[in-house]
Amino acid sequence: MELRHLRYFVAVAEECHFGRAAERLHIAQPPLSQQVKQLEAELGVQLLTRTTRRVELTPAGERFLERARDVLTRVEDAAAEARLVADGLDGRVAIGLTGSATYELLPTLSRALRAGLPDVEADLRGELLTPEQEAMLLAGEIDLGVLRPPVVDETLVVRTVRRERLVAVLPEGHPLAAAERVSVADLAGETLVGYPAHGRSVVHLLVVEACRAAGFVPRTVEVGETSTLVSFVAAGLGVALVPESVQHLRITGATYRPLVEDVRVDLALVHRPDPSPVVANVVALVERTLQDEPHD
Amino acid sequence: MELRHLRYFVAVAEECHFGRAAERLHIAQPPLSQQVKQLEAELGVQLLTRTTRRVELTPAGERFLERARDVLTRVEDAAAEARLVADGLDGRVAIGLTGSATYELLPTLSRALRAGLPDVEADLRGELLTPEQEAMLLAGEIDLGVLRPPVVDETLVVRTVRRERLVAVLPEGHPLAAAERVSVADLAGETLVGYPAHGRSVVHLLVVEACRAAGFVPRTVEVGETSTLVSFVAAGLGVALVPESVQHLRITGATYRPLVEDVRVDLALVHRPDPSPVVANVVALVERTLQDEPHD
DNA sequence: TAAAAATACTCCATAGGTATTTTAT
DNA sequence: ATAAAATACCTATGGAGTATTTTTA
Repeated sequence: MELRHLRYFVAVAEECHFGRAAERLHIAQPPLSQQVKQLEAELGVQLLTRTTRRVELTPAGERFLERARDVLTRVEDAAAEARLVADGLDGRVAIGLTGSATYELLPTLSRALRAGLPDVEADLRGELLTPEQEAMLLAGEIDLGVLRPPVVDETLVVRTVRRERLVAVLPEGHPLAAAERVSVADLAGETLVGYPAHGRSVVHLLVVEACRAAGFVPRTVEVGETSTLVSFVAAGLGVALVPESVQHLRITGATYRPLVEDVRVDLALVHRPDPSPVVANVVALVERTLQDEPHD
Repeated sequence: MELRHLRYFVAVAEECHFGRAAERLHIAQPPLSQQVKQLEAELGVQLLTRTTRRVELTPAGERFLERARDVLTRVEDAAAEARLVADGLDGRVAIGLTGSATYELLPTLSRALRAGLPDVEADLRGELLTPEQEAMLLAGEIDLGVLRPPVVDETLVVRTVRRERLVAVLPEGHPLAAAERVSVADLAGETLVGYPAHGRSVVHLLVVEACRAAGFVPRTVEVGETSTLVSFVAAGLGVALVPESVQHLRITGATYRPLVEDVRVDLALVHRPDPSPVVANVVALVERTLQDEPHD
């Protein structure tokens, strides 16, 4: 059986007339009769009752007509879908987000993706550290990482999309919160709330380095998520230095102040080389979105 | 595009090897390469990445593989289904049941149909009078009638399956209920509960005729359904004569007694000539069921 | 260099065309 | 008598085969 048989049968069933159906199919009537007959022979079932005056569907023909139509539309759909996938307009993409950017990026990106690539299913996974994302990219668990460089692996494609300044997070009643700006040196003696150490959080390493440059080694308390970090500060358990985009996360009792020093941290998109069409489209869209997006 | 393209592509995708796939398809390797290439050209999409060492699916190929497999199984299913319909093992049949037989036949027939023709969807419609069923048969609203003859239309096929005796339905406290048997003449003076008149209920006509033969014209109260009829008798609103199969319907306060007279009524199967295969199968099954079934 | 896909070509099976017959109204 | 499907026969497209080349690991 071939799709030709189904197309021909559907045409005859719809026209109830071999001659008109043949015309519609742009073939002559005899080969149409033959093909339909061939189909019936293969099925072992009579689909049509024909006299010279009337062509009618048998009950089996009625049923087969439904199924044949369904198959033909599914074939069309399959072709259209394959084209969409090839053009990167349909598919699934897993995206990792660095902790400090999760609260700004998660809503921004999911909105942008829904608007720009509606048939792409995006799986956004937040609060992932740079080395975690690197491993997941290489393992194929995520297709795109939005993270804080540097990335160790040489094969991955890295593209920096933002450069942010660090800002201080202070409890609202804190004496330093009275000033317009805060100097890193002012934080000597304070407890610093930070991300997990062991060299896994790029932001944490940068903060510790900034303190060392200002002449002190900070006492630190470690938390796993950005929201916990700001909550800890709000609770008066310490102060923190975070990328400015964290300011999108507002928690009562915590306030942000710019630093006197110019301490900067990058945000980069990372993906495997030769990305699939969907991933390429998503990378391009995310890149555009993050560059257009005004971020304080 | 033809099913051949789908079959070939699925084979290559499953083997990841043109040579082995060709072997499986019992064709040579070059035409297989050509057909797959042709498919890709028609879709405008690359489905496979091939080097001489490795054949792999592209994302679009992955998606198209799912769809192609689905289409191929649907084609198989469509063929199998058409054969079932042609053999009368699959389909939908609407069956009308006469009021007096509804309560016995509805459960019996639906059980028999589910056991004997599990893929046939039967629509059992009870409490239909003979002329109603006749009209519905001719209009194609039902395919089989289980009714009380006679049938007026000459073209319909009628086959009598049972001959039942009429029995009396009496309120439990009624004086006549004291006797083993009841004579029709004893009912003179009683109110008779019966089915709608105007010559539409065959059982009703038979009852009135029996009374006339016994020398009286009964006073009647009319109800639409058999369950209502027996309930009316139980409530002491009158007595009734019904086919013996109604005795399957037991309602507190009403009791059945055989008649002294031998008043009989037939039960027949009626369908249009040249029934479709399903209808023919259902008719045969129903006929067997009603003849096997012991009915008091 | 060896395994496998692509290319080049050849052939024949069969889809499709033309002419005619059959059939049912 | 006529419209329409079936049959008979022919043609030619293209699917499949054979031989060979190309490619890459």
